[in-house]
Formats: sequence, C-alpha cells, structure tokens
Amino acid sequence: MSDVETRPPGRPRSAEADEAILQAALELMAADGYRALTIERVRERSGVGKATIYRRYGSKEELVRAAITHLNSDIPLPEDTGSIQGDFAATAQLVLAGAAKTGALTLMPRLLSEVVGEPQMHALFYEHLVEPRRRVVRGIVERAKARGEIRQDVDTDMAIDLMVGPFIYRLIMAGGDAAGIGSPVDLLNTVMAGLTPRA
Amino acid sequence: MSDVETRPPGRPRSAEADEAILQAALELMAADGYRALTIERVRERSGVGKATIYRRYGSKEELVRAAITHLNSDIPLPEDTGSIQGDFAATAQLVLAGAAKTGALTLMPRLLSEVVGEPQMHALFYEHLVEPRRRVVRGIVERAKARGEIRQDVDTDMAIDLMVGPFIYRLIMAGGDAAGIGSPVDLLNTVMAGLTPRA
DNA sequence: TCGAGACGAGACGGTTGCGTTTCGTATCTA
DNA sequence: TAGATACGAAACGCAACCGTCTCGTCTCGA
Repeated sequence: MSDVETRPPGRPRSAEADEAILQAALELMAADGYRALTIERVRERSGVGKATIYRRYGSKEELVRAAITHLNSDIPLPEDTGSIQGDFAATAQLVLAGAAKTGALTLMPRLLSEVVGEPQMHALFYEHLVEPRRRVVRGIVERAKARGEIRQDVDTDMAIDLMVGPFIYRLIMAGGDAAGIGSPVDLLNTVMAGLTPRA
Repeated sequence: MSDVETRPPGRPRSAEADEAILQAALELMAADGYRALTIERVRERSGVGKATIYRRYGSKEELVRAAITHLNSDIPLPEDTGSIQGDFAATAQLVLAGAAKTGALTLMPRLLSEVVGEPQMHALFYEHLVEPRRRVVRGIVERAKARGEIRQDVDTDMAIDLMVGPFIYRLIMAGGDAAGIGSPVDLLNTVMAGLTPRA
C-alpha cells in the first residue's frame, strides 16, 4: 500500500535546508520586519545556496507564507485557575516569556501594520498570528461567562478587544519594550470593573 | 529695528520648495509607511531637484523629523457636549473624518510599529503624533471625572489606555480599513460599564 | 556504475536608491 | 552690473538586492 509512493529520481531535497530557510526567515522578520526581509539575507543567514531557496519558493511572498504557516503556534488554553484574573495572568505570563525569546509579541502588530494595503499578506498574518492567540482569550472569556464573572449580554469579541486592545496599544507605544507596559492584571481589573462609579 | 536682520547674499531659499518637500514626504509616508520612504520618491513627487532636498536635510531621518514636526496638528479639545459619550463621539468623528482625507489615523500606529527598535524615531512619532491626541482624550476624561461619570480613583492614563487601546487595536487588525471597526460609542459604553455583572 | 536531481558557491546583468557633482538659469545684495 | 547662492535637471560611481545560470560535488534509484 504505502509502497505506492514512488520516489522521484535523483537526490531528494534536504530537510535541513528546509528548516534552515524557514528559521532564518522567521528570525529576520522578528528582528527587522517584513519589508526588510530579503532573499539575499535569508540565504546569508541560513547558509544555503540561493538556488536552493528559489527551488522551493518563487518569491518572497511564498517564502513568508510558508514561514508563518510553519510557525505552528499551538498555544494551549491554560488550565482553569478558577478566576479570569488567574487565567489571564497565566496566559500573559506565558506569552510575555515566550516573546522575550523570539520577539513574537511585537511581531504581531508590527507585521500587520507593515502590510496595510496588502490584503493577502494581511489575511495571512491575521490567520496565523492573531487568530490563534485570540482563540485562547476567547476560551478564557467563555469560562468567565460560565462562572458569572462576565455579564452574559456582553459580546464575546468585544470583551476580547477590551482585554487585549490596551495591552497591544501599550506595547506599541512603549516601543516594543515589554518591561514598561505595566501590570496586565491591573489593566484587566479596571476593564472588569468599568470606569463608572458603582452604585 | 527690524532692519537688523541682515539677509545673507545670493538667492534665498524657496518657500514653495520647502512646502512641496514636506508635503510630499508626509503623503508618501501616509501611503506606504516610513520604511518605504525614499529621497528619490520625495524628489519625484515634489518636483524639486535632489540637491534642493539635500541642501535642507542631510538624511531621510532629518527630513522625516521636519515633516512630522511641520505636521502641527493642533487638535482642539471639543466643546463640552455634557457627557463623555458625546465628547468622545465628537472627537472620534473629527479624527475619522480628517483621517479619511490624509490617512493620518492609520499613520499613528503604523509609523510607531515600524520604528520599534529605533528609539529616536519612536520618540519623535510619539511626541508629535500620539501625545497631541492623547492630550485631547485626557481633557475628555478629566471633564468626565468632574461630572462624576468616571470614578475618581481610576488612574487617568489607564482610563485613556482603555478607551483608546481597543480602538487602535481594531484599526490595526482591520488592515487600516476605518469602515470595519465598529462603533466607537459601543466600545466606550462597554468600557464604562465594565464586564462584571452590576449588582 | 550511471543518470537525475539537489547541494553550496558564486558570477551575471538589471534595477533601485544612495549621496555628490556639474550643468545653465534665476534671484537676491551691494 | 557683479558676485553669491538657490533653482531644476541630470549624470556620476557605489551599494544592495533581484532572479537566472553555471560550476563541481553529493546522494539517491535503477
């Protein structure tokens, strides 16, 4: 059965080269953004020949598509800590820790901003960078609703915007310095309580 | 008295060229962002000679600095409408209307995102694009506090982050399409009320 | 062992933007 | 009127990157 896979003749493509190319592309995008990414620099960083890249991807766009898709961030929904504050803090902690290493946190708003006016790239980044993270927050919000911590009549997507928006906003305004954005939990608590006086 | 201004010899610099250069730089940045801005394209769009640009600005950074500074957006604090919803809606309306023309709305988060990792440019954009607009929102928040619409113990800057953050976040995620970001007032009302059930 | 195809290295011509310089012309002061 | 400086236009050499192509080497199946 599985013998049906007839291998094409000649030397097979190198899995090491595959990995090196995608890894280099991701690192360079995290460091300098999408516009600054060039095939030449990917070649330099990955150590492969230029033809090896062009054999796989016909353009920068194809390469970026593969790299972002390859970045299969299966971000797990954190364990139920019993409160939205706990869940949110756990996720924020996880995201911030991972981001310090890869710069993936600033990657999201930066890349999206860079491709304003390029709908296909924007859709790609949204699908593979934004949506997976939003899905996690959606899970947290739904648990909070089930607990009664969040009103049932609040739209879930709006709740996500309110929780995440100020976070991203501060990150951009702070120049990508994750240290100076204050406490996520303080932010959340104020969002929860609202701005108006409680009767 | 005023005759003391001894004019230097030779032909004076052209005010028309000054204006054309800065205007072209701003339009190009609004259209394609900071990284995509080149002296060559500024020359082409402004119709001046290249030397005329270099006589004034020694580098792209100097030119951008002058252009952003020249963009002296004295955004007025709107009239007191009697409620924070009214004030906020009026400002949002004003900003969105002006942005449709110049693209200045997306300009702010886009430019800031692009220069993450370039502290001097980031500081420049923050000072001339973000701060003036934040100042307006601060005025609105302070009026709301005086009216009793917002709790006294809420930090003013945090209130601004909560009101503006989701707005900017949606703008980036929508790909700069100002149409698809929903109602600013809906957003504000939910921020005001908070997410938790009211007793 | 032989042909096919991938490999790293790098040369190639073409394009874009850089920053400088040189035109001939225009506009100021003295 | 003469000297100084700015003007638009365009050419210069330089650098980066593009996408293609040609080496000589290697790793597979037949």
